[in-house]
Amino acid sequence: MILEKKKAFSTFAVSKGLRSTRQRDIILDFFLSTHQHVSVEELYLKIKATHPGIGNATVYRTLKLFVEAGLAREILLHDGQTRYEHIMAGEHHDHLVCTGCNAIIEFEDETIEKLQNEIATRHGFMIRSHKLEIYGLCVNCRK
Amino acid sequence: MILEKKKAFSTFAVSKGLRSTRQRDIILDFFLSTHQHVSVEELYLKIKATHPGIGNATVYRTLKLFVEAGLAREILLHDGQTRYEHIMAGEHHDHLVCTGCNAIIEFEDETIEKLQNEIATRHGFMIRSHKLEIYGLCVNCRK
DNA sequence: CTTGCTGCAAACAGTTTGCAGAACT
DNA sequence: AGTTCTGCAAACTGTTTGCAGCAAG
Repeated sequence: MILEKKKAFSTFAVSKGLRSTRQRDIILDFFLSTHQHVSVEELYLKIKATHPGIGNATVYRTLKLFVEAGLAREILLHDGQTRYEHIMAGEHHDHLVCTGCNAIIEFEDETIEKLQNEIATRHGFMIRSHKLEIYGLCVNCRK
Repeated sequence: MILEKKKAFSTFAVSKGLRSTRQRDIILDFFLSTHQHVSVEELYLKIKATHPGIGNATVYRTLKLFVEAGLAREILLHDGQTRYEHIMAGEHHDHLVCTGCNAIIEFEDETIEKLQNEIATRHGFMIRSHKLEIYGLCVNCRK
């Protein structure tokens, strides 16, 4: 699965005439090995620990490439940082965000997806993507 | 309905020991008279046109009060600005966001809300709020 | 008179950009 | 060699904060 993504990016890079560089490889490796919802800063710091030479601008630039390449998606939670999540082929998951401990639980619901399509159709809208976030308290934080 | 909101804010202000100031009145008036999804900057500029003395910091501060008071809700779209929308008593609407012309169409779907509650319950999660945004192209932009 | 509120400007945080040198092809 | 990519630092953008003066209670 990680290999698939690497291949996907490489294909994208070739088709766009982009070069394959050490930095992009490293950033892709780290991105693929992180948990969901990394912020750029988080990823940058993690990388910097073992690869001090890398600049944060490169991480910003490269993550945008991943989005273009269809490997990642930008998500905005309420913490002032842009986060990126992995895109798994075809599927889309939504989030339960705990405002107590910032935990993020993922879920998927086919019926909701279906309803969204209906709504979009009703408004003559062509869906490209969507985002559903539910805020509240998780089991542990409810007490 | 505008009166209700003014009353609601005034009640909130009293209960919190906040003062009633000319600026807060003005900002509330302008906020109530705007379309949905104003950004702070937009609101600030609109106010400044007729009330040049007002600083943007005050607008920022005041909008946060409105959120606390339950009159407004912060929403994050993908344009790098924090926007605020009106909260109508009880109801919650979601958004179809057109990536072509930035139009925002609102909708409401009870079934989706219900499903969200089920999902939350299944995860032991207590919902406080949620946000659903569907991105795509509106009728006009599909062409 | 006391305390909170405001406007201003400076400070901040996250992100983007210009540029000279390094690295890919 | 030619061109893209990188790292650095400076620039930007949206937002927050410190503070002296102003105004509400």
